[in-house]
Amino acid sequence: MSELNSIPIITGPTASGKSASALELCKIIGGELVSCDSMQIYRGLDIGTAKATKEEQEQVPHHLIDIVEPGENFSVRIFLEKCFEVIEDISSRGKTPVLCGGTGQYISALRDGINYADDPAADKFTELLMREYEENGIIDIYKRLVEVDREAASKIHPNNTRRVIRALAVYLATGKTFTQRNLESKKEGPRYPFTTFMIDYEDRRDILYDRINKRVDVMIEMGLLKEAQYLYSLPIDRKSTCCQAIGYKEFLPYINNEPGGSIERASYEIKLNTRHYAKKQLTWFRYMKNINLINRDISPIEQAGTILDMLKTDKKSSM
RNA sequence: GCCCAGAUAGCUCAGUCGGUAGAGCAGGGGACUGAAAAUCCCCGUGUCGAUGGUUCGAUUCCGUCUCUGGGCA
Repeated sequence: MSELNSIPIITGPTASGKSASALELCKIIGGELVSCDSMQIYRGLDIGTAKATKEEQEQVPHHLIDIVEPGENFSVRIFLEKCFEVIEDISSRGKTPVLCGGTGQYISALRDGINYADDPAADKFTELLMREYEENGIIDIYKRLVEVDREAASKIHPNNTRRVIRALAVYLATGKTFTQRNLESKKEGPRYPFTTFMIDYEDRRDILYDRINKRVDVMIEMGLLKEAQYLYSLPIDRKSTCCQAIGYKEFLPYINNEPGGSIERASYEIKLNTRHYAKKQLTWFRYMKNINLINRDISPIEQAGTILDMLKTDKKSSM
């Protein structure tokens, strides 16, 4: 961790300029960038995920991007495991890791210090319950969850079938309730002291939305369609995570020559979905608390300077 | 110029057999412990185009006007 008391996490909604500040911060302190992004992990998805360019990657080492093939499974557990490995590696070389990304679940797991145990058995039960749900609906499964774990059931809406199934699957696989497990998983606390920063757009969402719209236009100019065509030419399950990435699925009607499918339509939908995504991210960040806001109107270099000052003066972590 | 159809929420429209109105989308808020760019929950007052008339009461019925489509000349 070199001379800093804590590891910086630079987050914020998509298109807020967090990567640029993180890059500048790395240049100033000789840091290395660790991506906390659930989509930049996929090789070949570059433009649509706003991945750092080759030039940027030459200026500063980037970690946790391009680490899996499209179609491969990934999870927050794997992310944490790899993230900790990378942090250890960077630190051991006397450099400072700078975490940067917008995946709320990943950032939250890091800050809350959630320890995900390895239990492959839960996957089998998840699959079983999934099949049961498809045949008979969720009501029965939900009732069973109410019986074994009233607290979890009261927090999960029955319509949120994914979570209902997961909660019950954990119980069936481990014999411990979802509630109990979640409690235990937090016992150890965060692995490192983190301090979180976010480029502030909270009061001017219109400006953020404008940036998003413009960035999508640029992505399309850069050849986003080709990337989408590549992704959908791969022999992978269309339900796999990478196929959910915004900027790709919206081209499908056009690629498949469906009525109404057009590049204009795809562009409109990518912008819309990205704006929705940014809104959901902002909900995550409000939920997290203890985030230091960074002025959006100054240059990335100045933002990096501000972050560095705060890291040096503020000895508290944002746990 | 004539005929027809519209004019209602930011947009697309529904509706009120006359008692001041509601869906979808957009927008906003929220949840989040193994797919998370996912999944899920909550939030609807607006001169019902303008103006006269009928009526206890008109956004609704009738007249006139304005605008927008479409058709005929």
